Amino acid sequence: MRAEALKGHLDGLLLAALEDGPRHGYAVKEALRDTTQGRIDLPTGTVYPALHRLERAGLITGSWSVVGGRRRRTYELTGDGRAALSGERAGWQEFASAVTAALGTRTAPARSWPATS
Amino acid sequence: MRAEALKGHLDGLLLAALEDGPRHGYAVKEALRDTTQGRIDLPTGTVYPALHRLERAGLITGSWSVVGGRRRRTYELTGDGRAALSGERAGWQEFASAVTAALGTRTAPARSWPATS
DNA sequence: CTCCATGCGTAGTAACGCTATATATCGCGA
DNA sequence: TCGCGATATATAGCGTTACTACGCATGGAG
Repeated sequence: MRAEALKGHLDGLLLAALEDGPRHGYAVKEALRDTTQGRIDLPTGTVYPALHRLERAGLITGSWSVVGGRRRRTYELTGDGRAALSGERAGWQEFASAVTAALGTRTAPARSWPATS
Repeated sequence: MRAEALKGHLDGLLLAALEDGPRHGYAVKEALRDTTQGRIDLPTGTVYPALHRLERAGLITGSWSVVGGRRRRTYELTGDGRAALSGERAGWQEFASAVTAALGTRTAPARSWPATS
């Protein structure tokens, strides 16, 4: 997976990972890795700053706790966050359909465009 | 359509627009706009530098001509360009499936996360 | 003659996600 | 006991990318 492909879509993924309930950063990273069969495995240097950004934007709220001697910051979706997630999903659908159309998924076997020019 | 959503996927779209035959920059922009029902309408300041980049990368070749008193640079896919397009398509499919999975239009919220870890 | 569509181009900018690095705890194996 | 990996968080610096805002030029329509 090319690295820069994610640009502009990361926020939605993080929000989606928090939709099922509160999670801390590391768990978000793992959830994302699991739901995508390892196709999206974010480096920690990506996920933590992104979560900070989302928190600053008011889309998630975080709270500190200590579990097993390790400090954790657990994040939760806000109302704005849920709304944003909804918007991200809609935006993704539109974007994906546009790119698919433009890319012209002509990988279909039956559809033979004029091979005999 | 959010602007930054395109990042990392533009090259594939441009290559795809050239797959049906040689086109000049302005025509590429129009072709992309048409095949996506106006959802992807690139500013010229995006398409021209991108085409230059693709040419520098050897994925397309350009040639000057004059039509109706206006100079045009017409681009054509190279062999490398066709290969790259194929790769872009495969990459897009993987990326799209991953994002769709992660974004997960979850209609089954039966998953109650363990309050007691 | 003026405006718009056509047609190409560049400079500067902002945003984004990554790499590299740092800190700290815990559990496991040597 | 010591080191290492997994867990857990964090930041600085960087490269890439597409955009905005311009500029130049021609042809046709009004």
